[in-house]
This record gives sequence, C-alpha cells and structure tokens, in this order.
Amino acid sequence: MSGILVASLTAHLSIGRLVGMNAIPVKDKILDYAQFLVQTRGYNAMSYRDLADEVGIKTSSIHYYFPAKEDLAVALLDRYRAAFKGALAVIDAETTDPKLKFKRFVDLFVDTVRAGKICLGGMFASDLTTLTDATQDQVRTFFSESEEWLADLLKGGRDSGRFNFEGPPRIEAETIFSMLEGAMIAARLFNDEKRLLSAAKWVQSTLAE
Amino acid sequence: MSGILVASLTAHLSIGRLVGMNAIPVKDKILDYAQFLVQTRGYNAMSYRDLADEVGIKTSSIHYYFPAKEDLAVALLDRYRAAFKGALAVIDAETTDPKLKFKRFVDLFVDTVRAGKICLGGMFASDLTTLTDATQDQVRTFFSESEEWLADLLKGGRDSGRFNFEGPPRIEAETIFSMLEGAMIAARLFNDEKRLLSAAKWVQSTLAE
DNA sequence: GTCTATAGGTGGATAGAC
DNA sequence: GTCTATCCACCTATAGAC
Repeated sequence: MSGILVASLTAHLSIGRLVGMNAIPVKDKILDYAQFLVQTRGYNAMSYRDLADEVGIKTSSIHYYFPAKEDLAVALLDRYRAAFKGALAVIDAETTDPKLKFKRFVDLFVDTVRAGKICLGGMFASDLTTLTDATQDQVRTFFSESEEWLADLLKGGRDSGRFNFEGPPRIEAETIFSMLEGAMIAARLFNDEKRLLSAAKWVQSTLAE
Repeated sequence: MSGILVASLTAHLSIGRLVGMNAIPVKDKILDYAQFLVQTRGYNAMSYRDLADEVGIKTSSIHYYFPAKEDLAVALLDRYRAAFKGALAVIDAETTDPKLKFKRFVDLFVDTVRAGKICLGGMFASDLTTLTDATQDQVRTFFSESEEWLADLLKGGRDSGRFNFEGPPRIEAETIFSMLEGAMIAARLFNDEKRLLSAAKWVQSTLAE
C-alpha cells in the first residue's frame, strides 16, 4: 500500500503544482510521517518527538493539529480508509475481470511489503488493546470496508462463473483478508516477499478451480 | 496457546507440589506476566513497572533477573518456543491421523484467541523493527520451527493420501501458518473466534479434496 | 535476592508569548 | 501557527545498602 501513501501524497501535489504552490501542508507532513512510522515501527513506538524532528517543528506545534495522540490515530485511520477506498475504486474503474481485480488487490499488499511496511490497519489491530474505543472502531471499520469490497468481488466472480468457492462470500473475504494481513507480517519478518506472493497464489488457485 | 502458558506454569508445579513446595519462582512469575502482557498489549506497551506491581517486587529486582529488556524478550521467546514444541510433541504422541493432528494444531490458536490473546511470536513479529537482532532471530526461529512441524504434517498426510495439495509442503505450511496468525488478529479485533474457525475450516477443506 | 535511591532520558500534554 | 518553557508521569537502567 505504498501506492496508497503515494496517492495521498500526490493528491494535493497534482493540484498544487499546477498553480505553482507545491508546498506540502504541515498537517499532511505530520500525517505522512506518522503513517510511515506506524506502518514500520508500530503505533506505540511512534512519538511526537519523532514527528517533530522529521517535519522540522516542535512537539507543541503538533499538538496544535492533533491535541491528543488519539486524535492523530483517528486521523491516520480516517485518511487511510479513504485512500484505500480510492485505490479500490481505481481497480473497479480500470478492470472488470474478477481475477485481474484480485491480482491488483494483492498488488496493493505486495507494494507495501516491498517498502518494508505493514498495512496500517493491521498494525493498529496488533496494538488493539492499547487504543481508545474510538480508534478501535476505526480499525474495525477499515477491516469491514475492505472485506466488503472483497466480498462483492468474490460474489460477482462466482455469479459469472469465474470464481468457484462454497459458502458466503463475506466469510470467504474475511478469511482471505486476514490471510493477506498475516502474510505481510511473515513476509517482512523474513524479508521475503515470496511469502506474500505464494499466499496470494494459493488463494487464486483455490478460487479458480 | 493458553494451553502453552498453562503448561509452562504447571511444569514446575507438578514437581513442586509433590514435595510440598508449590511456590512459583519469582523469575517464572515475571516471565508469566510478561508473556501475558506481550500477548495482550504488545512488547512496547509492557514495562518493568507493570511486572513489578503484579509480581509484588520493585523494578530493580526485575533487572536482577533480566538486566536489559532485551534479555527478557529473548527469555520469553526461548520459553515460548520450548513450550510450543512441547505442545506439538504431545500432539504427535497422542495422535497419528493427519487431519486430527491439524485440528489439534488449530486448537492451540483457538485457545489463545478465547483468552483474548495473540500468539507471542505474532506479536513480536508485528513489533519487529523495534527489536534487537538477537530478538528478531528468536522470532524467526519460532516461525521456522512451527512451519517445519506443519510442513512435516502436510507431507506425511499427502504421502498417505489423507491430504491433497500441490507444491512444496514447506511453502504450504508457511502460507497456512501466516494465515492463522492473521486470523488471530482479526478474531480478536472483532471479538469473534469464528473468524479463526472459518479460516481453519477453509484450510481443512482445501487440504481434504 | 530484594531493597532504596537515583540517574538520565523520553512520553504526552499545556500555558502563554509572539 | 509556531515558539519557549515547563510539567509530571513514565521509562529503562545502575549503584550500593541490607
């Protein structure tokens, strides 16, 4: 999902550059680096000082944008959900073949692992019990939204005879999504993206029969 | 894997009680509660103060047993690997049917989720980049050992005609293991053990065909 | 082994000047 | 918006008495 990060980074740049104002707002700089740190080191290992040093401001200035760390967490997940939905919308707009759609879905995860990162939602899910209720809800919403898109893809593929599986598409989607999340963690652990690729292949082969 | 925790808890008790000395050594108390905290809150959210308060000693006393936090992390993973291996040895000793073995393997994960916990190895894997090299190696060793046992199970099952899958057993094992790790995280996120059970069922059905 | 005492650093967070 | 200054709680870790 480095593609997602890039997308959110370039969203304002593509407009800003046209009018000669390519400066990234401080708030976005904070969010960008905070997202990077959470995806690489984890939420509890990310501090306001880390962000301040990187962005070039003081920690008190970060509190101006995000009064409490929870506000930053919620904002991160909010933006990530939107970016992820955007990436899925692009897939829907550019492809119709279910198998190709799934491949491009997997590519989102592969890109993330290649960047040495873990899905933001998966990282927050690992730190679940240290989060406030509002933040936990955001994590659940991210999972639900992703699984719903995947369930629709699976259902459409089965209805059109391109996918073959038994049981409710939503259950199938939940299983596949959690599998990809786990495979990302293992792939980074061994610095071996093949761990994610073989997991994806396994899913594709069981869906294709 | 609460069964694992119980096993490590009762390992010395079963001897101690026989001779009337059922007091749990302080070092084990520390490890027990540290393991609980890592499995529920994560490594970076566990502090010496948490442990001291629970065990009833001062933080400086914990440093007597584990000079640096890294020492505690390595000790935790060391013990966990041994306990996990022990649990797998019990499965091997009590069952021969590959399908039943796999079911009992899955039960180790189900028990953990039911206790509101995540696999210790999975938790450390999520916090990977914040760990020392020695600790990271321990995490990888845990994954490798588990996957090797599972690969042997898969290979034996296929050779005896009980399992059906293509490709190297080790790759299959890696995929299944990371899937279970991811399913645990999702199951706890939604407080719904069915997320883990349906993932396990999915694996079982694809292996059985 | 366990304690007291303490060190030096880092955590999130706030008040108030500019 | 960003700063300085500060707060207090927490963190890992050590020295030395008992």
